[in-house]
Amino acid sequence: MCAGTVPTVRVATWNVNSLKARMPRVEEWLAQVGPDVLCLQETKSTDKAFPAMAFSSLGYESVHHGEGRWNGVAIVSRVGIDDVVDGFAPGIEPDPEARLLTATCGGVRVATVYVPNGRHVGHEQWHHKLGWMERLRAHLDATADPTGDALVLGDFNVAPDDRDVWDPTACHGGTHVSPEERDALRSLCEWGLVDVFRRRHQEDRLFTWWDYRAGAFHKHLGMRIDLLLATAPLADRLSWVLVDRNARKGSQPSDHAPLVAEFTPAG
DNA sequence: ATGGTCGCGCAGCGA
Repeated sequence: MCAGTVPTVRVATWNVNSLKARMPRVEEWLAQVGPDVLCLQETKSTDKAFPAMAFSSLGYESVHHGEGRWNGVAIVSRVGIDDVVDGFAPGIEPDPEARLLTATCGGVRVATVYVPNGRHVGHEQWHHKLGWMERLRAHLDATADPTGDALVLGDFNVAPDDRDVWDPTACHGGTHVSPEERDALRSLCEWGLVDVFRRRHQEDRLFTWWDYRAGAFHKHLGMRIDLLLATAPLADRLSWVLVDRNARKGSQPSDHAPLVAEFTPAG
């Protein structure tokens, strides 16, 4: 490595649907894949119960923003964790739920997000979801720089376009696909973010989430709702990005698969 | 996907 350069960075995001239930799979996966930074959503853990020592024994620092039964987000990193912000930045209406955590890892500003589900189109929670994404953009204004290296990654609970669902007709009228949710995601990206998976892979039906019910995974009935959004300078240095479908297989999987990407050094 | 399963926590709700 030349002096002054930053090493290649491998990052991942994974909605684990309870870290307590998933820790054996997460530890196995970390050892196999060796990401530099892993963002987690739906840890469903308290800060006290979060298994920081287990991550430490694998060579990773970690930071967790949790509430207990629901939600909960974490950043696990072996390239440092600095300038941590729990939830929205000061000045933005706070979120009582633990859905956002921001830190700097290896020179990259990283925000792990778990966007509210929305329940049903038109539901109070659906309006809350739209407002939450507006607040996320304000949060990025306050905590990150679109001209620098930054990542916003996690479970957005929005399928960006019709290629991202198993059947647009079947999904029509539901959450995750409504024009309002897709517009909210576009508006967020207009801050200065690129959906790097979609930039690299244009095929339809490349999913990150499959319902536990009805054998949806084996029938290829899913959605692409976990996204890795990068600022333009970082997106231009993408080496590869993939969904690790193997992690959705086997015993006691999450209903989401990890999304993994590698970026080359700046300069 | 008309439901179907998980996780939490101990009933039934949220996803």
